Amino acid sequence: MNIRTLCLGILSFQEASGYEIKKEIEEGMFSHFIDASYGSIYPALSQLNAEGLVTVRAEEQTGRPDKKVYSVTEAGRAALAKGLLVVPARDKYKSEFLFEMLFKNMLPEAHVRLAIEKQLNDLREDLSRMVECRAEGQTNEGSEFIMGYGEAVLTAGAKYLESKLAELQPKIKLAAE
Amino acid sequence: MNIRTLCLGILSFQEASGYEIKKEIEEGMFSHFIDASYGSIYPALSQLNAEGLVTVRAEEQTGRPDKKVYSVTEAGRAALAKGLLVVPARDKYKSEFLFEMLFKNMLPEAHVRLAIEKQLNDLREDLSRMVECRAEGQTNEGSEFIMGYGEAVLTAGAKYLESKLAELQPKIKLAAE
DNA sequence: CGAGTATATATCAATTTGGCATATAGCAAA
DNA sequence: TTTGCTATATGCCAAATTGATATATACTCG
Repeated sequence: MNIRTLCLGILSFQEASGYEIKKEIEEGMFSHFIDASYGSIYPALSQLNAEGLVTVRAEEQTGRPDKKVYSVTEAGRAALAKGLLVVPARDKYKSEFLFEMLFKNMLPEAHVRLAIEKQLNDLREDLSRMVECRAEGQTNEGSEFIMGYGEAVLTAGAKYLESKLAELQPKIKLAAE
Repeated sequence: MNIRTLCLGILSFQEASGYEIKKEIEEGMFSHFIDASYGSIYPALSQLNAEGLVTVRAEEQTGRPDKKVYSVTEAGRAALAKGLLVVPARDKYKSEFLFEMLFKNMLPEAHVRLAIEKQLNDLREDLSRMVECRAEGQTNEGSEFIMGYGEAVLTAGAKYLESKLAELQPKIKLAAE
């Protein structure tokens, strides 16, 4: 599945500019499991427009470039429906954190602690973003499903790290005194 | 963190060819949270060799290209240690599955079921690969840590999907009769 | 008053992927 | 038996993607 289908999907909920799509990907419901940069979003929108799958409407703004608001067309909705019918590719998960932890015994304990705390923080951020989305949210069956999944996975990760951090804690307190 | 550090890390456990590194990434301990293709591994190894961070030894083979076995040098181990000291980048997780599920109500139920079953299967594969690695494994503190994390996260995901599948099941039996 | 953040689009070098080419051999199914 | 699949092994390359930067303005916070 490519970024074009991704944009169609987001636009199918609400018309948006490239900037807003990026924001949605970073802070919205999608943030946990989707990534895309401006360098891929803007060309994708141009292409979709050229193919007639979306339309553009320029909204004038003072002091800023015109906001280009994109909306899906009927053809776009059809393309989305078709694009969603492919068997999804296997999940891709990249974690520098876990790679680093593999070399735990080579690393200073302070660094290990910091890395774990950062990771825990990231997980909690993701979780609270989900809670927010649910609160505001125009939730549907689909969003309930994915947020349930995200919550399950993130909570499990956080719980594991908390227990590991607790094992580390006592040593530090002694070292600090 | 770049692929060069990744290769150094894998080679620090055992000397290997590019092919074997790729296999390790696909099937080994790393498979859950690392991804890299030949197109990035081979250039990385050449570069590491040029920088004196690894050495190469050609192993002759009948019917196949010579196997180029790479080993880390002392400079390589130092570079790895240094490379591991950076604050790890935030995890990246991409899931076409979750994106598709967001549009659950647009999709035929059979497709939804298939997608969930595939996802569940993927998670179980990852889990059993981990169990294998542990069984064979030259395990250390680091590998125990990351496999514990992986197990926690994957198990939570699988559990969630199992419960969702159970909710779906009855309707199907009726439909099949 | 300067630094940082936010809005908004766009480009581009560098990296990375995913597929292909090349070559050989074993194994299973049609 | 021959066709296709899998495995071993390296490598290239077009296409996709990232991450940083450019451009421009306005608001907020110390």
